[in-house]
Amino acid sequence: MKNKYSDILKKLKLKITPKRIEILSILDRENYFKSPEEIWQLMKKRFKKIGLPTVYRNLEDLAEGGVIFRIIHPDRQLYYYFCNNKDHHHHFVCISCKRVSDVDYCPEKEVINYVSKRIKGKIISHIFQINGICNVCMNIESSLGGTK
Amino acid sequence: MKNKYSDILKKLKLKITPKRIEILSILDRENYFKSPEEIWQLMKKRFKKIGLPTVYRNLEDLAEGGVIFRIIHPDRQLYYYFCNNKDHHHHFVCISCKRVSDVDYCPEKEVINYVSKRIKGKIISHIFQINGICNVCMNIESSLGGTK
DNA sequence: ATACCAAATGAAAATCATTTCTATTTATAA
DNA sequence: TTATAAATAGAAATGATTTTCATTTGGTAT
Repeated sequence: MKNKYSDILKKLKLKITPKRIEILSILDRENYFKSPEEIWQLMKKRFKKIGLPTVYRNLEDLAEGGVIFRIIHPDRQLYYYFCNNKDHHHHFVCISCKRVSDVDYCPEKEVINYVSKRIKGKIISHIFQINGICNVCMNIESSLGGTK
Repeated sequence: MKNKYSDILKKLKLKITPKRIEILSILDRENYFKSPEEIWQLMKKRFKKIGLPTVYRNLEDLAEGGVIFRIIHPDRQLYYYFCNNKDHHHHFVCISCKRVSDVDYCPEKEVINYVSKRIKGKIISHIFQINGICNVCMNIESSLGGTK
């Protein structure tokens, strides 16, 4: 029970390795979504020998375990975001600074009725992500463009 | 004003070419989402010389124009779906047969309040997709597994 | 109908994110 | 401490998508 990240890995039944701790630490440090490549670059500062496949493998395992989330991005690259929130929720993603905020509102309840009545299908999962400009970026924008 | 697809292309200010007509026709024929590769295979039945890049280029342009939609898929490949519905809407995607149904319910209104109050950001766009089993596949399933 | 020009296309090659493979190393349980 | 299954490095493969460039074609003005 060394620290927060060890606990997370233990719960996921993943071996506690320095690389995994570092990945979690990097993603937890700031709420910005990052690509495997970006994470790799940051990892290389601490580990001389670190392969990109290791980053991919671990990101996949951690996402599988629900500790980190995939952000949906038009360029179809993978982006990940660390998440302390264990409850089902969604994300507000700032397209300017890549900051991610949790959104506790979920449209599923409203949609179940629609689908069961009109489509008569069974819902398995849903994807919901809100893209926008966060308040930090809005303030930066307005302070740049304003008449001061 | 030859036909429906010519009109669509005209509105998008895209030249009316046989390849583009065929792409629209293929996607409109059935409400199943298809990959560029799959569409290409179908195109080759009619056009001996048809390049995959042409399919990609046109799918991108047509999606840009809002005539076809990208389906979000875990494998991160591109999938497209033709859409007659001009109003803002979302999709129910059957993970079994790839059939797509329009969902007129949109969670944006409920979410605007949340975002404006708690995140204090500006919503630019949102991604919403419901994955499930459509009624056709449910009936097939139940007829296979049922006691007859 | 014809000529012109920008847009569209084919073909080959490049790109680039992601995955696989295999030998080696490491974390952990006994 | 040792055994062993999991994790890793490094190189190579994969595979979808994009780019480049030479050629063709659709639409418009004549």
